Amino acid sequence: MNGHGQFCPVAVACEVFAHRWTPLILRELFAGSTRFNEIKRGLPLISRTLLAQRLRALEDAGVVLCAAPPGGGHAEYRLTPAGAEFLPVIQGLGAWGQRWTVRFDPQNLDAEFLMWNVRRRIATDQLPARRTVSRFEFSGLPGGYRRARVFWLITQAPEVDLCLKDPGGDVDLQVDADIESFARVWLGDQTFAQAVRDGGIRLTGRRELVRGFPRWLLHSLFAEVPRPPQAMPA
Amino acid sequence: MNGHGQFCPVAVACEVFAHRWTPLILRELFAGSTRFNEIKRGLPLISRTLLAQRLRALEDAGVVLCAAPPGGGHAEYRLTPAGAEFLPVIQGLGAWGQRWTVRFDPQNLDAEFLMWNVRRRIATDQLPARRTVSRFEFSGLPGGYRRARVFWLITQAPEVDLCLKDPGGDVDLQVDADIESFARVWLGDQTFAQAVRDGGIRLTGRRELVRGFPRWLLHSLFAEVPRPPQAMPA
DNA sequence: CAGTATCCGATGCGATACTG
DNA sequence: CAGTATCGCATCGGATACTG
Repeated sequence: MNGHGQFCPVAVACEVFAHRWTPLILRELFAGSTRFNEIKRGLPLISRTLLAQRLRALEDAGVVLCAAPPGGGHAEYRLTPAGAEFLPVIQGLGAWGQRWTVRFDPQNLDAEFLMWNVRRRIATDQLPARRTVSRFEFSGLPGGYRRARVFWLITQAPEVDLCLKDPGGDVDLQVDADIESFARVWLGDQTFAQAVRDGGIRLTGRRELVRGFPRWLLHSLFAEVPRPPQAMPA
Repeated sequence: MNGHGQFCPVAVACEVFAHRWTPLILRELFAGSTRFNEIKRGLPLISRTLLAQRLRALEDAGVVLCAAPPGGGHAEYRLTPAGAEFLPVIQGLGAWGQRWTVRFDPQNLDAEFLMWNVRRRIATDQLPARRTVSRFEFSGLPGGYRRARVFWLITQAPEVDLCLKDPGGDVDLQVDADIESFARVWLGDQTFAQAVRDGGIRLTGRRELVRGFPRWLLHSLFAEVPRPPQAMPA
């Protein structure tokens, strides 16, 4: 017995959608990931077994299509038209989470996850004219944290690359940040300027690069969701 | 390990929302249920243990509030302002289910569930002027079906009552319906007129009552969701 | 890289019985 | 009516190892 035993459209939609990880897999697909390991990178805690299982279930439900690209090469996962229509649901969940939850459990402060998302939200038209290497170094990570804390973001408009290993060469802009401060800025809970004033974020480099940085570093797509007027729940 | 380990608003919202039965519990609360057994009635397959557990979790998440009514009596569950903001998510899931799924798995054709929902969707301003008893009798129920198949809907504008036992007295309008046909009409997959022509629904009673019936029997809130242009998935 | 196969432990969940 | 307590199984899902 595992369905809900109802023909209500909400119930049948839940049988496709409301399983552990499934909404987040869709979120990754909406964000533009197509390859298996690319999706997995956005979901560090899922096991490959389970990710494969969920993708298969989504395929069977007609939400996802897995096919090799026309020019050959490895298979890519893409949303079908039906899958694309989950977008408002994902947006609704994100807006709700933004308004009604405390998102800064120290356990969840993952710099690698943050940086992969940052990489996808760069205003390429605001980047410095020439190739620039920005080195990010995060502090304040949770105890036992085993993932990357240093990143090199290489920008050469309109290209953006994220490296977890030193690409060599000079660093043009150094970004030192407390992970929680940076996450708060990313999610719109604090302004960039305030974080700099608090010392949560510190920039070092040529003046014009420091000035330009907050213009090309965009924020989470949910950062603009208005907060409820009252205090947050405990 | 049971969270997603991410501070993404979608991820934290999922930790509240995306568990088995939870969206359907919210659906019941949106539909106006407040008492424990009233919620349970809309979710025949959930166990009491699990329903209590889920309601507790929603309370802890600040989505639901459980309190005795001012005049005394038994506790009632109500959505908090945060809970009320799940409405667009539920609506989105329902719209998706309406557009992209086949909802008529014979196993799911539950007449009792259908009638409790019908009872909530009556155009009370279109009801006959005086007290009327409509007797519904369903056929075509799945093998082994053990729940009610005969119902008495007693309307006396603006009051509507649903009985599962014969209230006695005369029946003014007799409704004989194949459960699947009725469900299709309810969900907007077939017109009432077509179901009557096909023999899926048959009305017996005074001419004006037969005429009036399709005017006060409203449909599911999702019945009007437009269907996708292409054929449905298998 | 992109998965699958297998094993096994954790937990989710239903059934039953009990309480105020 | 509105739950809670306890038990036990079934499934979920992580770890590891293997494959094309």
